[in-house]
Amino acid sequence: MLPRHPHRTEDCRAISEILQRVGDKWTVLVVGKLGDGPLRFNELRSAVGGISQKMLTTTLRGLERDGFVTRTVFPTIPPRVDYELTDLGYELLVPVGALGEWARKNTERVRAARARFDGLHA
Amino acid sequence: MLPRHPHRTEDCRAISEILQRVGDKWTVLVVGKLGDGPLRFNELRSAVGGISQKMLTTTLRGLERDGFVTRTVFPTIPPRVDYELTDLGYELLVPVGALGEWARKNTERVRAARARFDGLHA
DNA sequence: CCGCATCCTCAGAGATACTG
DNA sequence: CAGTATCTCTGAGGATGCGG
Repeated sequence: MLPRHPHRTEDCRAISEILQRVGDKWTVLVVGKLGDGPLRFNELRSAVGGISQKMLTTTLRGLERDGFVTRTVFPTIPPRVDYELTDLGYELLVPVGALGEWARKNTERVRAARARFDGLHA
Repeated sequence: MLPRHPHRTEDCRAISEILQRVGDKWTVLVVGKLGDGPLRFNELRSAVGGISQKMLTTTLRGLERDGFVTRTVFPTIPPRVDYELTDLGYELLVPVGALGEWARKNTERVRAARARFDGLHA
């Protein structure tokens, strides 16, 4: 509740960067699903729901690049590709989960604030 | 490290929503600055640095709408407008700060993962 | 001083079709 | 099955000028 330490600009930039990284449309959804265990491409696709093939690929590539997921190809026919969270990915899930928990608890307060604001500025 | 409880899709959606809300380019920067106390428009502008007038206005309106900041107008000449975090805003700072802390600690691991990935896929 | 209105640009997101 | 390739479209973000 109180300003513990002055928020340094560079720290805020780092926060902002990671938040934008996980703040895109699909990342947390994908990471959340993978939090329950490894999944194949299309399993993940239908688990998330509503995501296009392209966006899932893009999202997974980004997560792989940043070291949050591993991509394992089984050279079978038909091909099989498993995606799994790395340790880093699981660790990320902790603070993200905390924020999610906060979100769940406070949805109503935000909704009420919005209704009030929109009412005043109608 | 282990899947404690199955991640429900609707929960993930809520997480995703709030993350996108605070995951835009300026929100956390602005909220971070306001975390040290109330600021006037242009104080905030120069404190954040690099933000355009339009984006600061847009960001502040959004935060006001969602109940994270209050906007106080002093009917003086020239006008003076103070922005301050609400209780909800301060509470948001907690999980966001936690994520930020995680970001600060793990920047190097992400950077290394990226370098490795980019090296392999050169 | 504060911030709205307007115009412009460009990256992100989706739809669709095709390949190993 | 698991992608890549291409196209389109929306909207976030920035620059500039005016108004209370």
